[in-house]
Amino acid sequence: MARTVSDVIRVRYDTLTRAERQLADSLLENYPVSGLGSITAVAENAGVSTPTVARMVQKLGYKGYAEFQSHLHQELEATISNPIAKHDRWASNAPGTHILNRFADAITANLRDTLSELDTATFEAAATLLRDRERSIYFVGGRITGSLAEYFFTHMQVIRPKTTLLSNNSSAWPQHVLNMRAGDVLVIFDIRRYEQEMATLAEAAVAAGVVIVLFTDAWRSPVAAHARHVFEVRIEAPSAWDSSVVTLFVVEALIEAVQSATWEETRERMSVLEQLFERSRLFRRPGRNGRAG
Amino acid sequence: MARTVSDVIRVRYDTLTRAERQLADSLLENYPVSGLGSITAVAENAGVSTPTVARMVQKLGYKGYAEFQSHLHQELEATISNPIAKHDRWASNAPGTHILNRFADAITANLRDTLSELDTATFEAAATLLRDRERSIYFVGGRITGSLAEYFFTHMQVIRPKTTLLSNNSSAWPQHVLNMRAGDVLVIFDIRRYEQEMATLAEAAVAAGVVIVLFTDAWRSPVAAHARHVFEVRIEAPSAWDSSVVTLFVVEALIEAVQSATWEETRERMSVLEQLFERSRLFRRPGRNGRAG
DNA sequence: GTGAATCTGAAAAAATCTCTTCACTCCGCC
DNA sequence: GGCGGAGTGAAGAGATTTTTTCAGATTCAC
Repeated sequence: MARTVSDVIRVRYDTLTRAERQLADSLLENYPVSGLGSITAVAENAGVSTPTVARMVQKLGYKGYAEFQSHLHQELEATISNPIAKHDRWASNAPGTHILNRFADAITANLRDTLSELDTATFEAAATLLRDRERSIYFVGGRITGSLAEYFFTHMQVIRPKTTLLSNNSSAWPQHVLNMRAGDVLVIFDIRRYEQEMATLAEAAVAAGVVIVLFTDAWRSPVAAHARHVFEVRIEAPSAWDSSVVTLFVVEALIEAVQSATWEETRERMSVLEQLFERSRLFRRPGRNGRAG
Repeated sequence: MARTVSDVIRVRYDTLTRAERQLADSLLENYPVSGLGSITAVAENAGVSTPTVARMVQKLGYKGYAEFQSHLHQELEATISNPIAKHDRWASNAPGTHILNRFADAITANLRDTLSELDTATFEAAATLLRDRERSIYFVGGRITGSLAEYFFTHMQVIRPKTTLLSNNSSAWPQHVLNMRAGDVLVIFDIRRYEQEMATLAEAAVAAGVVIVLFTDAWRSPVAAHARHVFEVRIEAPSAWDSSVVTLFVVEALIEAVQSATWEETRERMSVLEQLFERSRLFRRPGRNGRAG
């Protein structure tokens, strides 16, 4: 059963006429803000007449334009209201609000800013590199970001062979570089404060023909000079520490992009891994639910 | 300089009259959706007359109600529009959309749902436990969530003494339990699929008088039975894997809650740590910027 | 090519909204 | 107590919006 206005529009899209589709497209184009103005403004914006708007909303099952718009308002409310902030919006934007609210606001803004600056071509290119089973993939992070590198590695290790996690102790890096071949991929996490050794590592790797994918912040790590693909992530938080939430977001999206494109091959790996888990108590024993956690 | 409508209202709040404040409160109560209807609806909703609304918006510097509302629309647009989705909203909610969009939608929903169900008392209680320097804090996670435990640990280690990260190899856990004292805190990450050993560990720890703080998902780990404080986090993502983004969000908020409440003590630790970094190449050498990354 | 059905927008009618006027109330001050 | 100023909402004028009507345009079938 269709619930949101946009759902209703999509479900009934086939039954719409030319001018109505034009209107529907306009509404969905910048949904739901585009439907917030007067019927006149909406009509003008879509390049149709006001009767067309009035007719369509009734055709969609609303009693009139007012009811249609009221539905949009309710949707907006459900979408934007921060549930904790809700019961005390007044205080919520003032200083001294609950940390969770301030964090939620900051992270939402970070996500938005990051996505708006993120080039989908970069994303696709990185995903393509990571799903290429001919290449070995190396992961490395700093003191804080090491956990992110590990998280990424843990997933990729299940999905594909030839994955290696570099410890975040730089003394062990040279041996790894020795093993790297041209075409291999080195995924580096380098958020301020940037670590000198990281740039050195990158330089050495590039000299060996390795392709570098870098996760950094808006101030850009010096590694960027050596990287082929750079993910610039927003990390500001109302905290003494930077936030890795959005970085993790991009990592997870990449994991899924790699996974879904190579599902056939991955499935086999996962089922073998599953059996190993089941068989041996030396490995972690899985619970009953259906996913890897 | 005030920018958003809500800022303007707050800045001028002192200059408002009784009925106007009543209106302002109503507007901020469910900002900005409450300001989306007609001037009549807004007035009715706030329990004031329409002239009061008309007067106030002019007093706030808008030419009329129309201009006032148009500002709200612009704010809403900036707030809700997913920048990538924006240029192709139509496709954005349909299956087959870019992974980044689908992830962004899912994570936003997860964050909202998690926050709405999260008890701030639980949050405060957990933060209070973690900032108590008399207690030792232990962190443990599973195969995937181990990285989150490590991330949490890495920060807490800087902030306070007596923090320990348990490896995610369960064979090493018994020795750790041996060291735990009554009142110590064990932070457990257990997301589906739940690991049997985790519940065993929790049970043993509780028997030793340890307080357990648990991060789990909506299906609740069996550890929940032993935990004093449970964070139930949404993990659904349009992926074969679960999302840890919101879990990390809560962790970061907790870190800040602990950090800010004990800043005086933490500062000293951080500056000592800083000197250690500077002094020895055996440790990671920091970059030039002002934060720990 | 003709006719019927459908679609569309101009225009007018009806409804609603925005804004202004104005009288009343409230409160402090003399 | 009465005066003056500020605040408030009822009422209505004017503007705008929403809805309906209707005639021309378009499409499709035959």
